[in-house]
Amino acid sequence: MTKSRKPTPPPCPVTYALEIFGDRWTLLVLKDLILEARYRYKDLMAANSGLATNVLADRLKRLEQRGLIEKTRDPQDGRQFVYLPTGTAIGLIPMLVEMIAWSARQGVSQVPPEFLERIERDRAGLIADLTEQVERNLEAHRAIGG
Amino acid sequence: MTKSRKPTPPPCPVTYALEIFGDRWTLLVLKDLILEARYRYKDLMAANSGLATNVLADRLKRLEQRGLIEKTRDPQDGRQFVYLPTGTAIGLIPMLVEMIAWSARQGVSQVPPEFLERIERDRAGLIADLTEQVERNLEAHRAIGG
DNA sequence: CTGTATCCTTAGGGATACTG
DNA sequence: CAGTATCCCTAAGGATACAG
Repeated sequence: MTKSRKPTPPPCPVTYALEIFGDRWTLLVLKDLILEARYRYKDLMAANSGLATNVLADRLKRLEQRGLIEKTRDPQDGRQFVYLPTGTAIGLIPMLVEMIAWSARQGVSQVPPEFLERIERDRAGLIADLTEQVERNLEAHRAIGG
Repeated sequence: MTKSRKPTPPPCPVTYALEIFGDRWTLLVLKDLILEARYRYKDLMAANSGLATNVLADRLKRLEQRGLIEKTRDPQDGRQFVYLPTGTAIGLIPMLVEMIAWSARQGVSQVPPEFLERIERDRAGLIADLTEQVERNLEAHRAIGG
């Protein structure tokens, strides 16, 4: 045998989180699923230049196993699928928002100025609004015929 | 030529953040530096089982180049160094707190119950307290003779 | 369109020996 | 103690062809 990997369950919450989305693509996909309402395979592919088909398929599978997304039929087109974030994934909104805010403070453009302004002034409200928005998006995509 | 890598500067704030700490170790090191007040090489090594010396050295170098930490003489022992988080790094506290809170909500033990309770009830206060605590730790380590 | 299946390359990182 | 320097190896991931 090759020197068995330590299967020690992660005691550290940061380690735990990194095990789920601490790679090159997973968090980007989650961001698309949660904040950009990209629920379809092709949309996720189109949004992430450089992402390979096998990698996306793998990440979606893992996220489903971990309970962060649900794979269901597209009500608008029964031949397609939609990947919808679960409550667990939606719970990542505060962390994503803080990450985006930090990058914005470092000078990353592409962040709407009103976003940064709002988060400094009314973070709780912003997060509440975003969460509500996501819920509405999901509702629309669950409704048959949309 | 091998098909030149796109040097496109990252327009996405999540991508930007991941470029800095989107690997297996950097965020763990940052957590130690920021929340655990581990400022010395040996402490960082001891805290992260499996971390190799060359990898830690590399991460510290990158973080210094990126302006997230400052390498200075240890005032308590002029032969040693201390790596102190800068304001930029301290600005990651909200994100780290949200990440930890999310993991705790997923059932990760090792998170003090009062932490989770506090963040739900008084997030702003918790973050303010943590930030203040960090500032005090840094002050103590900057003072000569400590 | 939504994946699977391969193949192949590379960067990340583990182990270890060694230096100031 | 605080790194540097190697060596090596594996897992992650890019490219592409193909299948349901």
